[in-house]
Amino acid sequence: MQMDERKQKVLSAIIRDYVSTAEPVGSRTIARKYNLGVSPATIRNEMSDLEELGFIEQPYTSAGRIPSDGGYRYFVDCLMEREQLNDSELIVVRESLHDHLEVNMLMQQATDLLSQMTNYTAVVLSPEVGKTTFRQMQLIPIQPNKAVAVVITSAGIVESKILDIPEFLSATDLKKVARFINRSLMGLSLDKVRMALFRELAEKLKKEEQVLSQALEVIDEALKAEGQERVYLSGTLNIFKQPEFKDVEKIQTLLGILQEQNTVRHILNETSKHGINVKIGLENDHQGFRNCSMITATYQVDGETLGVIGLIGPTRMEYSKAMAAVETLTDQLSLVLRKYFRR
Amino acid sequence: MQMDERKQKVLSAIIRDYVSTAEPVGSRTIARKYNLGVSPATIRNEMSDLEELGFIEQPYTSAGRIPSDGGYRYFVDCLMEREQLNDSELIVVRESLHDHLEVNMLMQQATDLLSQMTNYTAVVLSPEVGKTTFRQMQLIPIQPNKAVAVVITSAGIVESKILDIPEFLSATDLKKVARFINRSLMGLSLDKVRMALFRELAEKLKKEEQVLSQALEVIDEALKAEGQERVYLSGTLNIFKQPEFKDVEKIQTLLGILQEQNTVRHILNETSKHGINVKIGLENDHQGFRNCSMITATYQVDGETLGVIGLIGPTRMEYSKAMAAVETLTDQLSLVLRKYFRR
DNA sequence: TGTTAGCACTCTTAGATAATGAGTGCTAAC
DNA sequence: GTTAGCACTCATTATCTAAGAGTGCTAACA
Repeated sequence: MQMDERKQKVLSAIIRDYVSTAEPVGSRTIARKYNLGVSPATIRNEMSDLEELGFIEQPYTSAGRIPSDGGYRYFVDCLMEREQLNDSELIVVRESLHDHLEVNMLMQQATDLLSQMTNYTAVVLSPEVGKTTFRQMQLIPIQPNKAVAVVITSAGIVESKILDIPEFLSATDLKKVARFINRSLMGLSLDKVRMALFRELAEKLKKEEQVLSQALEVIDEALKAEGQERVYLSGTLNIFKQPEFKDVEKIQTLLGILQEQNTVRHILNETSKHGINVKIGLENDHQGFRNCSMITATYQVDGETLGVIGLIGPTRMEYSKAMAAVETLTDQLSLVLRKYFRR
Repeated sequence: MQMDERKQKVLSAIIRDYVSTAEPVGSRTIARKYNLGVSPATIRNEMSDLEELGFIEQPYTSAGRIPSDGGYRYFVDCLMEREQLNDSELIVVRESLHDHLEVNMLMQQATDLLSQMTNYTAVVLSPEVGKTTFRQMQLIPIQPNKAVAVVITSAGIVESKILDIPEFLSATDLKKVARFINRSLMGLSLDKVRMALFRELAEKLKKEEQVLSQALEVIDEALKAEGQERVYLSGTLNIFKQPEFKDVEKIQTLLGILQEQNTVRHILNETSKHGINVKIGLENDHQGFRNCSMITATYQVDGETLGVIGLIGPTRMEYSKAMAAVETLTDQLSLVLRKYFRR
C-alpha cells in the first residue's frame, strides 16, 4: 500500500488534532474540522489503511485513533512544514543571549528561554571547560596552609578550588609558581594545559626547585576535577502540564532521570550528531524516555562541536515549533560563543 | 479538662502510629499495639477527650483519629524525647563536611546529606557573600574591550563577572586599578568593601586619574549583583514518597514554590530565629506549606548568624529524628565555617 | 470503482446501587 | 472508673446499567 495525497492529509489532520487535544481522533471529527471534501466513512477507510501502515493506532476497539511513533516520524520527515520563530521571539532570544554574559549565565539563560518558549523541558550541555583557552592562574593564600587556586579562561569561566599548602611553601613561593605557570601556558587550551602540566613544567621545576613541583600536583588535580560539561536544566515543571503525565509515577521517574546529571549528560552526548536531531518515543535508547520525544542539536564554533541543546516533551509534541526553537538557540549560542571559544 | 499521664500516652501512641502508617488510628489498634493495660472502650473515652482538647481529629464520623497541628505541637513541646543521630550517621556528617571544601561545595553537600538522612526535602541558605572578607581582586583582560573581574574572599568563594572596558583603558591601567583596590581593601568584609568603594576610592582616583574611576563603577555593580544568600535544594523528589502528596496538584504547587529561589529565601529568613525552630502545618505563614512542617535552624560563627538550614516534610513527620539531623548539621556547619568567616 | 449512508457492535466512562468493614458513641453492667 | 455489647455512620469497593463515541461492514449509489 502506498501513501497517496489524501492519506497524507488525513494523517496530518489526525496528528494536528491529537497534538492540540490529546484525545483520540475519530473520523467524524476530521470530516467536520478539516474539510477534506469527503465523508466520515471514506475517512474511516483511509484510517484503516493508515493503521495497517503502522502510522496510527487504536487505544482500544472503537475508540478514535492516535498517532504511533512511526506516524510522528513520517510526519516529521515528510509532512511537516518547518517553521521559524516569530519576530518577537527572535528578538527576545537575541537580546537575552549576548556576549556580556559570563558563560554560566549564558547557558542558564538559554535553557530557561528554550523551556519558556516551548513549554517543554530544556536541557543544555555547556562547553567542556577544557575547550576554552587558558588566560591566567592565581594562587592566593587565604588561611594558614590553605590557598585558592583560581583559573581564568577565555570564556570568563572561573574554576576555583581550595588547596592544602605544605608549611614550607611561602606566599612568595606561591607567587613564583603562579608566575611561572602563567608565562608557560598562556593561550593554550585547558586540555593542553593539563597535558603540559606534568610533562614539561614539573620536569623543569623539579630541577630548579623541588619544592614547587608539589604545588603543581595539587593544581593538576584541581583541573582534572572540573573537566566535564555542565548540565543546565529548566522547565521540569512543564511535565505536569502534559495530560500523558497525569500519573504520579511517570512524573517521578522522569524527574528522577533528569536529576541525575550523569545520565542526562550521557544521553545527550549519545544522541548528539551534528545538526538537528529528533528521537521519537521508542527511538530513544533510554527506556525512561519511551513516552517522550527529544529534540537535540549541537552548537559549534569554527566547526568544533562545543555542546548540546536538548528539548524533552511528550511524543505528542509540536515538532515544528520545538525544532524552530532549538535551531534558533543553537544558532545564537554558536554566534555568541565564537568570541569565547574561537581558536 | 487536663492532660493526665494516660491521655499523654494515648496521644503519643496515636502520633507514633500515624507517623509510621499514615492511616487514621482506631481505638482497637492502640489497645492491641501499645499495651496501655486498658480496653479499647476506655481508649475511646480518652480519644474523645483528646479530640475535645483539639489534639486529634476525625477525617469523618467513624473513621479513626489523626493528630491535628495542635496535637503535633503538644507532642513536640511536651511528649517527644529528643534524640541524637546514631554514631554512623555522625561519622558520615563529620567526614563529608570538612574544611577542604570550597563553601559552595560544602553547602551543597550539607543539603544533600540532610535530605538523604531524613527522606524529606532540605533547603540551605548559604552565608551572604557580603559577610566574608575581601582577599584580592583581579582584573584580567580576555578580549578586546572585555575583562573578567574576579573577587576572591576568605571563604574561597570566587565571584566573577565580565566587564566591558572602555577603549582607552590599557592592560596596564587595569593592573593599576586592581593593585590600588587590593592595597586599600584587603581584609575588609565585602559589605564594607562596597561601602568604601564609592566614597573613598572613587574620590581619590578621580583626582589622580579620572579614567580609572570608570572601571570602579563597573566593579561596584558586579559586587552589588552578588550580594544575596544562595539557595541550595536537595531531595525534592522525596515529596513523592509521602502518601499525603499522592495528588499531582499538591506536588506541583510545592515543587513550584521550591523552585522560586526568592520565595524560599524569604520564607527561610522569616522563620529563622536563633536556635532550632519548628513550624507545624498552619503555623507556616506561606499557605503553600499548610500541609507541611518545616524545621529550621541557624548556623553562626562568633555569635553572628550566617545562614539557615531548613527541612520540609509533611506534618506527619518524624520530628525527633528530623530535629536531630538539622541540629547536627548546623553544629557541623558552624564548626567548619569558623575558619572562613571568623573576624 | 470509489464513495457514502445506515446500522449493528464494541468498549469506555459515568452514575447509581448495594455490600463490606472499620470505627465510633452510647448504654448498661461490672 | 472500666468494660462489653450493640446500633449506627460513612468511606470504600464492587457490580451493574445506561449513555455515548466510534468503528467496521454491507449495500446502495454515482
